[in-house]
Amino acid sequence: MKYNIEENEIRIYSKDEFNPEHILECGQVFCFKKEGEVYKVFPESQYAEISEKEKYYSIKTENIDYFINFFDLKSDYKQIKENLSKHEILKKPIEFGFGIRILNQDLFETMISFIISANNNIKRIKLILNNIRKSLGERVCGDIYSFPSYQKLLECDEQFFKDVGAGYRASYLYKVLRQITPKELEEIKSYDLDKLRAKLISLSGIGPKVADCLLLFGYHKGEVFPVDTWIAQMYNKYYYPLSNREQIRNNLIEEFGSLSGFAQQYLFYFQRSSN
DNA sequence: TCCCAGGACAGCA
DNA sequence: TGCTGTCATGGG
Repeated sequence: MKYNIEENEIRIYSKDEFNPEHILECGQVFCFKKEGEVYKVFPESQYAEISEKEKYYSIKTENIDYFINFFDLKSDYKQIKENLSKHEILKKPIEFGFGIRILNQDLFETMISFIISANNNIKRIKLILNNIRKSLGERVCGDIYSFPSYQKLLECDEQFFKDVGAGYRASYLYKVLRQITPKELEEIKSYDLDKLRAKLISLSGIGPKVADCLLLFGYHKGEVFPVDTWIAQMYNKYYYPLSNREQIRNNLIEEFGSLSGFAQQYLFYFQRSSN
């Protein structure tokens, strides 16, 4: 993809392969907000502002390298879309979300975020995460706070997570912090996919769906297919009625192979937006 | 008031 | 192994 590096700025000229609305609003990430026409993105303790210019998208940041990796700018999405467009069911979703890219997000923050996402809606997930940031994080810019360190979260009792609005997920969060560290999340990268997924599912608050989200959005494993209510809804409408989500997952992986995760994002964004 | 949200979990057969 | 009820909470 064509992009140039200026001082504190990445300029992306391939507008057909990068669209901030598609990337951020497709449900893979919660650490952003839109102010006017500007998207502010704040993973971990990083910060970037994205705006549209006549010939390019501008990503202003003090950490260029971080956001080149974060936005997966070195991958070729034109090729991915070409391959996936062969599937009839993906043609409209790809036209609709043409600028989607799958982010490379921090494992620890992604794990916490998607544990909170269980049986929850995106608006409230963002609210809970922002409460955590404001309580324990450090000020990054304006009213934006960094995601807290593992150590700070570890010092919290279960009541803290209830107070920020996590509801019954509070105990999951309290427990998972005692089951695995950010360092260990990095170390298990070397596991093969099945072993890695099993390890994640063994953790508190992480079931098949959350594990797949972490595998896709954190570990960047394209060969998984997170099945949530929206995908299940889509499957029952366009394929045939099937209630077992693990079966839906396996059928879709059989169909889309190593590009399953990408197919999933186009379908999720399309399905959620058309409802 | 009811229903739902990027589900996980325990209890049960 | 596979199914069912339950779990907070805010928004539509």
